[in-house]
Amino acid sequence: MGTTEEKPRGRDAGARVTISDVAGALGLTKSTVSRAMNSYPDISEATRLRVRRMAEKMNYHPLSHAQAIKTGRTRSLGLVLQFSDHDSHRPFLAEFLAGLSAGASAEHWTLTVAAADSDASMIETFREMLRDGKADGFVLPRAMTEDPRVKFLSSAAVPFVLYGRHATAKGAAWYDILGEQAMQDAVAHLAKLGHRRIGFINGGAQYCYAPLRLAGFREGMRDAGLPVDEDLIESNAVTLADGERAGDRLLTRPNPPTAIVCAVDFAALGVYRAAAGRGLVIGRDLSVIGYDGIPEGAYAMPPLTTFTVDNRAAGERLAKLLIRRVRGEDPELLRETTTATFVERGSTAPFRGSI
Amino acid sequence: MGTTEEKPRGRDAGARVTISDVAGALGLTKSTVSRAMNSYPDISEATRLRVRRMAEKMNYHPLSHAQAIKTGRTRSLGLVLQFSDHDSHRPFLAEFLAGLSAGASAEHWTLTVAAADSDASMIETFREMLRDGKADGFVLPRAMTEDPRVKFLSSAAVPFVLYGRHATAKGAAWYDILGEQAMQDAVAHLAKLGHRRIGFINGGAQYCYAPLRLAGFREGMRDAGLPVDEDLIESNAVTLADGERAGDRLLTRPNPPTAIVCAVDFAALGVYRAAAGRGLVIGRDLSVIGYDGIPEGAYAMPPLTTFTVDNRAAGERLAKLLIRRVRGEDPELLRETTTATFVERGSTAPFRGSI
DNA sequence: CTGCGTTCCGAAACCGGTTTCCGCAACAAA
DNA sequence: TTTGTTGCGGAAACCGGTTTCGGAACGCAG
Repeated sequence: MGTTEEKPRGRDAGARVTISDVAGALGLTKSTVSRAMNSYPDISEATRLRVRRMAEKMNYHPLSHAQAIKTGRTRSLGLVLQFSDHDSHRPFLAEFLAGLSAGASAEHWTLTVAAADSDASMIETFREMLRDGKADGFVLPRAMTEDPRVKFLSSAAVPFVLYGRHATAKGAAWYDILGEQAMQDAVAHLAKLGHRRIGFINGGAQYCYAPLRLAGFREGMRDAGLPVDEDLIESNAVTLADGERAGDRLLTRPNPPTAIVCAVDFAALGVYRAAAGRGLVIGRDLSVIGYDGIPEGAYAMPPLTTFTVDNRAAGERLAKLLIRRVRGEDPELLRETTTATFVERGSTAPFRGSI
Repeated sequence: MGTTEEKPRGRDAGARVTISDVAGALGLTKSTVSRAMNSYPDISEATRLRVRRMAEKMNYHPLSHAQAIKTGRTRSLGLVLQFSDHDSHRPFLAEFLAGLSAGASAEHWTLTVAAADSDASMIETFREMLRDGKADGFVLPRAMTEDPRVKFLSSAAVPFVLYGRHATAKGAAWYDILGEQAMQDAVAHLAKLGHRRIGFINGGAQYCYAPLRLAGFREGMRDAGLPVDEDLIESNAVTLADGERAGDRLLTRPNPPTAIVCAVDFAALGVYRAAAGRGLVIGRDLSVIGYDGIPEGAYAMPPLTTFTVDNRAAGERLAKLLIRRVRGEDPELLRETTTATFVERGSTAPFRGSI
């Protein structure tokens, strides 16, 4: 007790170790420690190592918001969810978030999420997050061909990465799954099973993936030497109800398809209902292949043959790409793709004759 | 351009307006502006208003990370998701996040999310987020009776709010849905339809809601003057597969139930499969009531009668409660409940005789 | 031995806020 | 008039970092 008074250190017991503590322990100034930690060239290799080691030993971690006040950067990724979006992305959200968070925290970044209920409020949300320094860049799920987010962020020179390829955005970094290849493979698989009349139900027309997947379908038909009947192509089906309607239309054609490729699993499950309504048994009278790998597909009767997408990996890669983008790398070089994984379950079977 | 050189203001065009700008515009010092903005008592009402108005006019928003360096608080809510959790919470996630984000941004707070894949790494994640000042408090979804998160955060004196009531956590704030009342109402509804042998399939035993919902079921049976057959009570069913197994067990009893109340929608959908496997038609031979309001329930055949929970509202309330908690309010006073909403669909029907 | 260029680090300003301390002016009481 | 109070706002330190600037120490050529 006596006269020695402890400097109060806030409520938490673990007195935070600051850059000055590290500097003091080494007999250096905090400016030297700062430059050593940030690999400035005017710090010798020897002291750089000495500082790094001491920082490690003392468990020193710079406060990102203390750095931000000078640098303007927070080491934080922004994600703005479109709340009014259709249901179909929701099951992915948990895994996608887990991936983003994992990719971010591996580099000691964090993930800040916000929700908006319209395009306008989404832009406003971007603006606020930027003004308040809450995010250094943004992850944009579900790239759209006319994407107001891309427009705004590009013109504001704010770093972003797209989940999905964008044809016209020049300086855009992205990560994407080769959905067109999956569609192509789906057709090939069905053709090998003997199907010749194959329908296609595409997803949301506003998304970048839609034209790609349709092209993949056509490519697959061409490869298999099958003619494309334009009457067997539906589009804009992202929900179960959409899929049911589209399936109904296809199955009431004069010469209905014996197999249907769907760009979205939910639509495929809608086709299940359309088939059930007409007394057709999926996996016997009608083959269906989906895309996405939603959990409901595995539980459906019969289990849905589909292409699964690793959304966790996508999130992780997107986080890392965005971090590199924020650090100034050329966006054109920050582009990655991967493939979906074919999972054969019970909704596909050899051709047994026309319906 | 001559000698007048613009002070570079970072990459963004909109030069940030700082507290000094506001002070300068009013002929005050920044300390006065700061105290005026924060309602210090030693600033006169007149200047307080003058400052507030000028801040508004100049569109001044203090940088939370600049404040944080002195105050230690970031105005940010933390949410750590348990990645390895069973699927059942995923469909809620989007709405829950939207609610949290809405509640947070209404007070100019933000939401920082991280993911962990085990209890240990979750605690470690808390620790890191606190050390780095990434969150001032946490939202804990799915309260458990033995909750390591509660233990850790309580002992570290970190503010948190639970989604779900916790019996033993003394200083805990929470928000919860009265699931027990829903269960009670479910029984009452079935009893009114003439059912006398009613089974119950409970959810995850580790969660706080499980004993409550069971008690609600018993209460409902007592109200209806029905005896509880302990053989018709199953527990720990949170997934579709769990529900199917539990349903199988119930339906193979010597004297099976004609109606089943499920604490979790997924389990109810599992009962659908158990029934289908035995040739029973839900909504005719067997009545089922679920709880949660998952979208799949509405699409099931027949559509599931259930209690829907407004997860968006829950998130919004939780965010506001946590903010008040961080500001120092008594946690015992920060407790709210609401009720689930009964939605009668096709899975319930009058009693027609034993199975 | 001087002069010069490097290498490397310390000193100090700075970022945008908060908070403590202090003093001035006005007013009331003596 | 003098002496306290009280109300109110300025001055300056501070938070934990980053960055600019300058100079000491050293090596090397002349």
